[in-house]
Amino acid sequence: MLVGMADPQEVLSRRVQSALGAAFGADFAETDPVIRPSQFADYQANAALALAKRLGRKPRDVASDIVAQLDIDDVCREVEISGPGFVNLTLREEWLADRAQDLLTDPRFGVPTQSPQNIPIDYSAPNVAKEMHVGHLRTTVVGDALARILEFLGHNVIRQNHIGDWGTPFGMLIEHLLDVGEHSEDAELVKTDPNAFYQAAKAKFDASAEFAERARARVVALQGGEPETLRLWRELVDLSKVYFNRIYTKLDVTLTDDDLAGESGYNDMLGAICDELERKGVAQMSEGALCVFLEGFTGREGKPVPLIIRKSDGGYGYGTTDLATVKYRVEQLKADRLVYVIGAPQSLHLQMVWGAARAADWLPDDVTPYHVQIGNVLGSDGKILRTRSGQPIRLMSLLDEAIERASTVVAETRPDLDDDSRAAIAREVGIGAVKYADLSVSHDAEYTFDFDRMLALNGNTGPYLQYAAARIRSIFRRGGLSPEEATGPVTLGEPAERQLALALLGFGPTVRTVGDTLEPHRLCGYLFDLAQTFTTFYENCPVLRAEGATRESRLALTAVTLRVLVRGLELLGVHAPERM
RNA sequence: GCACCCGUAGCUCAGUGGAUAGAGCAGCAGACUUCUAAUCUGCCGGCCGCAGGUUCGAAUCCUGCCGGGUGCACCA
Repeated sequence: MLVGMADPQEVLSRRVQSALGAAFGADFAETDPVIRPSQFADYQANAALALAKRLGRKPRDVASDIVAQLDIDDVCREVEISGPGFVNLTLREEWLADRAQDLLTDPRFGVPTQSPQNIPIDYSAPNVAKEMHVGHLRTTVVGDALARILEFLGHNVIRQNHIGDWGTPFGMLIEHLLDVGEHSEDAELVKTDPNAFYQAAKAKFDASAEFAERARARVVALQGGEPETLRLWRELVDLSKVYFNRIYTKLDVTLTDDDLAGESGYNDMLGAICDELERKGVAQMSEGALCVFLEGFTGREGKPVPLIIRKSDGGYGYGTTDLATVKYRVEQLKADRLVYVIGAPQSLHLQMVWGAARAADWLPDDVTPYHVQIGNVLGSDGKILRTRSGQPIRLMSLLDEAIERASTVVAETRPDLDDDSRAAIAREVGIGAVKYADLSVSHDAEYTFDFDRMLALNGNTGPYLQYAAARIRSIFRRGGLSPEEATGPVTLGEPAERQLALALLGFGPTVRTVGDTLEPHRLCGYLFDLAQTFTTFYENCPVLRAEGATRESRLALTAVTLRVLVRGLELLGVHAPERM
């Protein structure tokens, strides 16, 4: 199947474009025909209004010239000039049915395969021996969805989990590990309740001068590569990996240990990075620190803001490490696009890192870095989400609460199922709800965390979409056949059938757009719309009780809808249960 | 002071420079001998923060204000 064949907007674009060339000459053959969804037809071409000025003619006359040259009878059953010069296009039912039929056998559901790019995606990035918070949750969920989507579009996605596994806190953490004993219960806390471990270390650091002194000495030993210290450091990292993986497993994200690309991995590059920046004249000493000053970055009172790449004590900060990620991902990973899924507050920092990388010639013009800005997650009070006592919320307990709430609902609605089945549904619905809530609002806006809303069965929620899929599966179960056995042919009679077919064709273009814009919430919006369109179909068009060709057609439409819903949710990292 | 994000229905949020700005929730009125009624239908609800500008056309692009959030020299 040709790429784009299933996308009406693209087909109409080509046809109208040909008409533009035929009507107004070769100069106009490249003009954007401005095909948009229409409330008065399926689509409308708005090119005439824009061209009228350029041609010095009335828009309606331009429109009628376009229509006169339009060879589109096989695709549209109605072409009408309307209003000031819109060309309304109504698709033929036969054409729509054929496209829907194509989807039935298309393993990609109309999603194009793009020419592959190498795309490192930086996301999740929790810290060793620290609790992940809701901010990490969001970058993890959004980053993972983007990774899945870009992969499905044919790209070579390289997941980069830039964990915080280096820095001065490790002196304190290692000393605390020694104090409590390496295989003690306290040490095991890193796997289950890392903040308890961290807070204990911090409390000692603040309270005991002796301990603080040991911690500082330990940092020096760590940086010096002293073998026993490195071993202890690795021990902490390994314990943390257990914690990360517990979260990732519960969340059902694709990250594995193979994707770990922590700060420590860049240590060997940092010295050379500073040297090269200094040699190239990009960096200079200021107040004892090696800094990059860039045009246009000023802080308070108009003072230039530096990107500090070597602190006055000789140590390196995250600016240096982040620069190293750019260099590494461009040179070693051969990145075509750089994607950083990181909190919105880091915007200025990343701009400076990229500016410095460009100045050092480490970031070629044809490699574009993207900051997928992740907005803060707020509580119902409009402030950063915390527990009532002011503590950051433990991610694991938050996920467990979502599952718990889901299981309460499942217990009420599905008493007929056994406990294991109900528990499995509750897990998928609870986790799906949390993930979908993170994904369904634009990633750069803050969003208000609300269990009741995200678990609601109405509205743009995970459970609503899961339910739509479950209900479709139920149709096939009841009918005693599998979705694969529905082979059509598709014929479109009822308006609800027609609307459903049209909606299904939108999947491919939507996924492509999400890959381009890195905005997963658009896919959520599409799936929600599809689910609503299906529901209208479900209400108006009996499937199993229909007969003959109508039944076959409706089964086929239902099967395609199921596949698109399931695949769409999968691209978001949300699993659709068999029943719920 | 500089930078980024936000401002759209009572609430939470969508909205590709195109015609009369949408959805969910809440509110009101309805629908179940039915393939899963946890799903549906209808109604109500808007100076799209304000003011200019660009344009045939602006919620959308530009400029300036107002209001809210966040970040801005050695934590990462």
